[in-house]
Amino acid sequence: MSNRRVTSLRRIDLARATGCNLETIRYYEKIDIMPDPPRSLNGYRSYDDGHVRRLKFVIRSRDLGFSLEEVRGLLGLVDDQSRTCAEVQVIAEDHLTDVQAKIADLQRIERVLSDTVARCTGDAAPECAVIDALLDA
Amino acid sequence: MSNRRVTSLRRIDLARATGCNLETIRYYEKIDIMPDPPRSLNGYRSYDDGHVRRLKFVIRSRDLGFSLEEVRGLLGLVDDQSRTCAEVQVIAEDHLTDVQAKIADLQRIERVLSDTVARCTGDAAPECAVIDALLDA
DNA sequence: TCTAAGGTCTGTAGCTGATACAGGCTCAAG
DNA sequence: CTTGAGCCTGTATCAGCTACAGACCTTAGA
Repeated sequence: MSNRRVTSLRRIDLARATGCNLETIRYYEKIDIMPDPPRSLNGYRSYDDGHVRRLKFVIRSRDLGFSLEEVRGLLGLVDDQSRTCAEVQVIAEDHLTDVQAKIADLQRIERVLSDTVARCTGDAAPECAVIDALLDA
Repeated sequence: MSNRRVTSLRRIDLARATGCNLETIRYYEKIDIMPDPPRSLNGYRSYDDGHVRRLKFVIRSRDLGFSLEEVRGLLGLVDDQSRTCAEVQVIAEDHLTDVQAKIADLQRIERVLSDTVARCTGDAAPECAVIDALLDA
């Protein structure tokens, strides 16, 4: 027998085990990202290792910038073993494209901002290169 | 005398002159980013060149990723001529720092994602490098 | 045994930055 | 006189949480 018997975790234990905010757990259950957990006699949610694994998966996906809809898709592929690597690849590649576009956007913004700030005198005067750029661009 | 006499613009004219969404104008008035415009006899909002300039300023600031609170700060500096370039510089430099941090974040994400996707076989098999990375990381 | 701290439960509101829609009014052109 | 395009208001919706109110329960220490 395994001595890694699953302990019943309270909501705060799951939060601590995953680094997830307490309320976010309830939110994920409400929107069906996480399953409704069984309840103990007093009505308290009772979690196990499976919940910890799934929530960690969700958090890592979110950390990589996947939207909750994308996470839902990824979870579907995890849950349904009849589905394929090719399907995952599509989601991940689409997301990668989004991320690259966002980087390009921010780099453009960064150039404009740093060029403009560099022209600031930092004076006590009301003339300002940033304001001028925003007014005249 | 100027022959550039200010015309009275309807809401849709202001939207077209600035590229701003029609409803967004009303939203900006509600949250005091834009002033409540005078009304003509029929109750319609009546805009002029000043509104066009101000809204363009707001839109350009938003395009550079300033939050509405930051835009509010910048507008305060535009409106109040007793205030200084040094104050603008602080806002812009803070924002620049934020933008640079976001770029760094996204670049980290991009590396992880592209490394992982590169290991995908694209097979019809259920084993998938992306899923494994999200499960085991 | 009592009490206090620290959990739990539910529903709901608030945040950012818009965007959309319903239901009714007005205006100008043909 | 009709039609279409605009206007008005208030309110709902979206993502992705986060926080709070008000009530309840559990556990450890004095």
